[in-house]
Amino acid sequence: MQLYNTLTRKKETFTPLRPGKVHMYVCGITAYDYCHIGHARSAIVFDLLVRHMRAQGLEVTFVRNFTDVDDKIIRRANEEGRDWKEVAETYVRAFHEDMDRLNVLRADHEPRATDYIPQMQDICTSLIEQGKAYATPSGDVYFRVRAYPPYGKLSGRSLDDLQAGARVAPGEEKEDPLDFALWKAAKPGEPFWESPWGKGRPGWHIECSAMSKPYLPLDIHGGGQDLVFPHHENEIAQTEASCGCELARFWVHNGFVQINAEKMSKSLGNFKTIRDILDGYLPETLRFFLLGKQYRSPIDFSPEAMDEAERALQRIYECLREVHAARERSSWKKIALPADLLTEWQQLGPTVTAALDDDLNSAQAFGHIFTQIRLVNRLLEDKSLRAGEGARDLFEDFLTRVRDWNARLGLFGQDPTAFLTAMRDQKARRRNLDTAHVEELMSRRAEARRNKDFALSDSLRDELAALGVLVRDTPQGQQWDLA
RNA sequence: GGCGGCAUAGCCAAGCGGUAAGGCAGAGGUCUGCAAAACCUCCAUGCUCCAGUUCAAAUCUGGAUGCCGCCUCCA
Repeated sequence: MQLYNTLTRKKETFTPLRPGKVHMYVCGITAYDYCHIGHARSAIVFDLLVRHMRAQGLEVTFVRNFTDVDDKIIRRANEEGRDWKEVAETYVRAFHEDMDRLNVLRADHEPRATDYIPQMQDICTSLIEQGKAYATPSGDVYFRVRAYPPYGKLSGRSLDDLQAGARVAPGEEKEDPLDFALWKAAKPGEPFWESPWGKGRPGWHIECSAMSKPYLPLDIHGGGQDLVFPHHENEIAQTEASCGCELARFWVHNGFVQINAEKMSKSLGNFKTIRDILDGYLPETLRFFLLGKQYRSPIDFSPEAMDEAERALQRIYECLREVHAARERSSWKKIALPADLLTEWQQLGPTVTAALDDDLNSAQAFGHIFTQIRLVNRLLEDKSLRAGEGARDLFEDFLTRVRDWNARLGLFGQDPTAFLTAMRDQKARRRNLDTAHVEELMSRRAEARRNKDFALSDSLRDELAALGVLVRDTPQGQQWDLA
């Protein structure tokens, strides 16, 4: 498998450090608010990576942490007059709810920063002993960036570049503006832990160094692109300076979700929470949308783009529904498939996995999936071939492939009929459509059709069309959907 | 200012030196009482622009223009 490594700025062949086993650590959330769809993308991208590697037969140990003590959590707690632990707990739970809905697998280990305070202090102590960190009179501990020469290797910055932009905030006791906090002395009213440097709490970066330590060396360390600097750069410095080993072989970073071609973020105030989106769309639609572009590129979110993703996903599930229906046939004729069709089908077999093997190119994988959907639809359309044993075997093979796609992509795993009904109802809710009224018109139309009163039937269909409802007549009766 | 990324049809999006996947939208056809869905056909002699390397360039090199990100908490 090829994977882009931020450290080397190129795609490299991924080989686990321990044969057959992968240790992967991804920076999780700071639990102070509901997750937005940027968090969703990051989670889904790394979920795809875990699923794909497991489907390839690798044994993956996946670690995703929670930052449960932090300035923002404390601020939020103060604003709401709640305990900071309660705030963190609320949003950790919300994270799990959102991720479960998006079919993101739980990590094997979900460490929380506050459970690793002693380990963080150990790293600080070790760094101080080695002269790579120092405590200040007020009880802060800073990392001495100049004592770690490779600093900047991940983000491609030189110390001199950084020096130009660095600054010291008032009250900080840094030796050098580049130095960053490992441990912060507690301010009045803040949560604190006892330490060799007085009452205090951990800096953000040291948390990940402590929580990833049991799994070193990591095969893969992941996170959003914005974490490259300073978070991951600092994490590398702390871990590698203290233990002398490599923190991670591969660094993988996902691109942003954008709104109108701009980064979506708390600070810009243009973010949409996962919950906002799932009010209007099925979770699988959001997942499908977010995987519609290669993970390193920015992806632009808009309701129009979601509608488009919804239609495309519907096309796949409709094909699945028809295949399930076709399999109900009780007897199959001895008709083989034409050789060229079979050859085309076989050639398409490995394409989806191959696309994912190439730096998780899910967009290309979707292309290959749609090509196979069209081939299956073509077969479903052929009245003689579809009754044959050749078609039967291909349908079975198709469903096997769909199960494999589901294992890797976390998509297309639901019962097609139930899914399509849920999608239709979701669309109806989005438009505040009175479904009872629709059903009533539908039953009147069914009655008219039984009486071969096509004029009435058509006028009822026009009435439904005015509501945005499309009626489809099938051998199984009428079906309706929204335009 | 420093570092990095992106620019492909009406829209979204693959493409990683061998002659432009796929989706959405659109046009024509098959099917249908008429539709819808599905299927078939069509829809970029060209990939922001200008030079260059090569038998061959959307793909490599140099330059220009435009957009975005990081450099501060941020997925």
